Amino acid sequence: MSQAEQIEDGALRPAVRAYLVIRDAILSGELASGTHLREETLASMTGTSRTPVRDALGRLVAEGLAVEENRSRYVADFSPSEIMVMFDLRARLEGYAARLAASRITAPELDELARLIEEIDALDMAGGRDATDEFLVLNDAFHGCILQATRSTQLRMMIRPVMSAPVALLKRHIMAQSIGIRASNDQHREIHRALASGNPDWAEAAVKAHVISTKPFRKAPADD
Amino acid sequence: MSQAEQIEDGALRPAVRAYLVIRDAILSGELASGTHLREETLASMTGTSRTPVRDALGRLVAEGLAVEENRSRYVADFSPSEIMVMFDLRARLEGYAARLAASRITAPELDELARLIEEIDALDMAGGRDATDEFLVLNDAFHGCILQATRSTQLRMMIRPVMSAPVALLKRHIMAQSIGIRASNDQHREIHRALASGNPDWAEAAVKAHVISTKPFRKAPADD
DNA sequence: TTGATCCACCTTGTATACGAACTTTGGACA
DNA sequence: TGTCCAAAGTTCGTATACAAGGTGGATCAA
Repeated sequence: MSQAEQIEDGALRPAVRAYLVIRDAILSGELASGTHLREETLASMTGTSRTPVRDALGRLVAEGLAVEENRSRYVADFSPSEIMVMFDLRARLEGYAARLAASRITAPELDELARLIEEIDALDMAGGRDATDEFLVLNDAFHGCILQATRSTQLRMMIRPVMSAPVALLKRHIMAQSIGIRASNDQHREIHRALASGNPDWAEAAVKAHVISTKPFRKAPADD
Repeated sequence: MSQAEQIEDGALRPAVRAYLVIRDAILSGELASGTHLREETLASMTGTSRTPVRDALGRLVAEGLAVEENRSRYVADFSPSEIMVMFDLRARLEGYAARLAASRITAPELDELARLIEEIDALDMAGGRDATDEFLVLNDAFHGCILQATRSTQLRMMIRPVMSAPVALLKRHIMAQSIGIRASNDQHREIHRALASGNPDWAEAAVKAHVISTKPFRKAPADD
């Protein structure tokens, strides 16, 4: 694959750098909800010109992190209610992905999942405060592997936005309290068993439960 | 809203025109699956420069109608299997949308749904070969209204791609056989009743069934 | 004082020129 | 004859200049 995007942060392609910088600024709260995303401002913020910024904004709009209004873009609103919606969506979509994967996953992919589970276990043993960051990477790999096993480009395209955003938002909103690495990995183990058995219903239910279990705001502060 | 996009086809903004032209070419099969979408070629095809074309390609990639590979884009693959995936996704997403809408929809919105149902009925009476085109417009309005009632920007953003593409593909692939306007509108009536009653489970189930009932390839030629 | 109209600025949309990266083809050398 | 390297061509990525559209403020008249 393209090695042009693998180099260290400062040498990323301008469009990619702009995307990452703006995305981080939104997810970290540096750019508050409703902020007008002026192209020129973002260009100087990211050290590029307006062209890569426009490209990045297009992606952010497609991912729902920014919204178009009139001719401008604004930082999207991430009310608790919206975040819950995103988790519900992700649970349904990834659940469906697991359903497909159950009948299409290969032995090497199952092995890969098992390997990731072991790595996460090791991480849990080692502990450390930045273990959560490591966990998020491995966790992404785990879920990405299942997505890969669906053999559906459409599904991957659909899930990508709803998969990345809420996790990052979660990291900002509550993080600490979250699920606990060990419990989460136990769920991973069940998902692996479900997929290995080729049972689509089990796989779908297991993944759905896994995602829902990470959903914040259990006490329903929203209007439903 | 912006009147610049309301004028007749030739006067559309270049970016919008490019998007529509390329999208139509993909959905009509003029651009076959796997075709390399060269920016310069598309620019001359749409009568614009590469800038609006790049914008359009970004949207098409986000919608899953095109895929990125290396530095280029290609027309996505719409195998029967992929189309079924898109229908399943749409059923789940719109079902969830109806669940939310059940508790958030307003009286005027319910009236609007009722009005659309009546219009579709009138259309069904009148008949005519291009009634299907008219039906698709009204049908889109019906489903769009439910989406509107969710009050969730995220949800709208997520569903938009998966909602537009499969219907258009369906129109190309089978069309004729489809569901029948009357039967479809009967389902619309049930959805309206479910929403009016404020029962989220009913609304979700009704919409899910409605979408699934339009899914082609009933005899499961795919691998699941 | 209030209303409307006009002008100026601010932001985005488009076109185009330039540079970089990848691919392919031709030739030369082992 | 096969392989590898080099060079040219093609396509995309980026920057920038220019055009168009919209919004806000200011000014003039009623």
